[in-house]
Amino acid sequence: MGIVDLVSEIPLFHGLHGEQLEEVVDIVADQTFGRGQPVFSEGEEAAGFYVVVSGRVKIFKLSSEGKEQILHFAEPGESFGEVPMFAGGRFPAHAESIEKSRIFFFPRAVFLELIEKDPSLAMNMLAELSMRLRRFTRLVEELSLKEVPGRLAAYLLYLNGRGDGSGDLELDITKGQLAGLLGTIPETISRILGKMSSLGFIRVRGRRITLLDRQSLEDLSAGGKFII
Amino acid sequence: MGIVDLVSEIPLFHGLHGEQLEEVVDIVADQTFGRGQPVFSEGEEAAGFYVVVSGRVKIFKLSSEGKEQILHFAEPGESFGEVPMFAGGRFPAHAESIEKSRIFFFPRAVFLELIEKDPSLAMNMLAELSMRLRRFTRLVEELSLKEVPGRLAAYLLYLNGRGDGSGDLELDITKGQLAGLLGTIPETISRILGKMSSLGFIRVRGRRITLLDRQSLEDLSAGGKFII
DNA sequence: CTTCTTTTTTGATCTAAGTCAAAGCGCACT
DNA sequence: AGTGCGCTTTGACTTAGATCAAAAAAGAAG
Repeated sequence: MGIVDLVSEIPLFHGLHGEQLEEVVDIVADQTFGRGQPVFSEGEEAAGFYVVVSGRVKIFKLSSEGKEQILHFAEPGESFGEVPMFAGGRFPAHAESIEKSRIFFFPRAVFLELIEKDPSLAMNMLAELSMRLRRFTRLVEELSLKEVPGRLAAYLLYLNGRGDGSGDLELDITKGQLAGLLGTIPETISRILGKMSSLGFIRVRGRRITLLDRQSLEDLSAGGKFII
Repeated sequence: MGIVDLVSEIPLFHGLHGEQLEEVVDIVADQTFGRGQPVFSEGEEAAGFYVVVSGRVKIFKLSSEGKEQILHFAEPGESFGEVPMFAGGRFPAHAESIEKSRIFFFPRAVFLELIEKDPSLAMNMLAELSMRLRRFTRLVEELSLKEVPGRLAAYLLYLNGRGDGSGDLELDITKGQLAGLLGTIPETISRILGKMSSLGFIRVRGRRITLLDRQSLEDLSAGGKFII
């Protein structure tokens, strides 16, 4: 598939016409990253921003003791690293490719020119940043106002919603990464999944999880407690 | 002071020329809110967004048990409530005026037209949302990766930076609100301030706080522990 | 000044979840 | 099939910080 087709499938560039699309294609740098390879580090000077074409990129913060809080997994079609483009300064978090990924890089200066000329590009970017703000709001809420069982229940329901909604789902990340995303540690995830299983809320076979009692999960997610 | 002057002082509208400024002024609704009065609630349908002219607005989430996590205090010149404008859907958090506040409201549809016509308005908005994303990133980091003493130390150093940097500072919010901002409760704030005092890091007289040992505060903020 | 209300502090207790350590599994690869 | 390495689970223990209750201070209002 040609670059133009790939670019035209990126939500950020939806609604762009042929000529503008060509301009975008002209400035893109096509990059490949292996599993575990960093795309950028927190505090680095930003020369531009990125869009995932294929693979997956983990966006995360690191504590002084090495604990990591995952902010987001950027999936194909999603952009990341735009904050310094518009706010100045440096990257506020780390980005690492967690599988073989193809990534488009857009240099800052040229892209800013494009966006200033093209209202629909600006609107798309505003929508993208707004959705990210909403996601962050939810993350803050979960970290601060819910206990770990509630966060985990919410995540399972979310995964179910993303999937076919049948109640059968497959974790697309390791439980360690899930812990990093939910602001906890693998042991805690393991214990809580065990508890959910023994209470009959779910059934776990490796990474396959079946939701058996959606109501109880909703209750947990809404702030309810386990009734031992 | 006329509306035009007030609008022209809002960072979001910097760089707009006379004619465009007039258009903005034409669509603004000038509103006043008393202390404790809600501006909007989470989940409400959004008809537009807001800018604080004077006073202060608390943006926050509420847990099912009534605990509140403050996301931000919007100060004069700052906008809030834009997410649904660009991402669709509803307000992701509550907004409440915590003192007598004058607030400009901008209706969604008309503002979207303006922004599509005016690249500098779009760029300003992109910058604003980006800075907010950066702030949220920091909030997530603090909630998830730092203990409460570290968050508090970071906040004191931040306040000192915002002020004259002399080491003398005055909390502009109650300690209860500070607790809500740092993801904890007033008792904990009280105890930690007490500990910091007894270790000679700070001196507290009501809301006036003097930083005595900045290095120790920096250490705490960077993840260090109290050495009893 | 006196009376209320709102904040702040202090003490005692409880608990969710982190830490440390050790098995146990499962998958990838020769 | 066997060998390793990374992932996951389990158990014992520790701890930061929440909860509950009550007193003390500090403001605000008459």
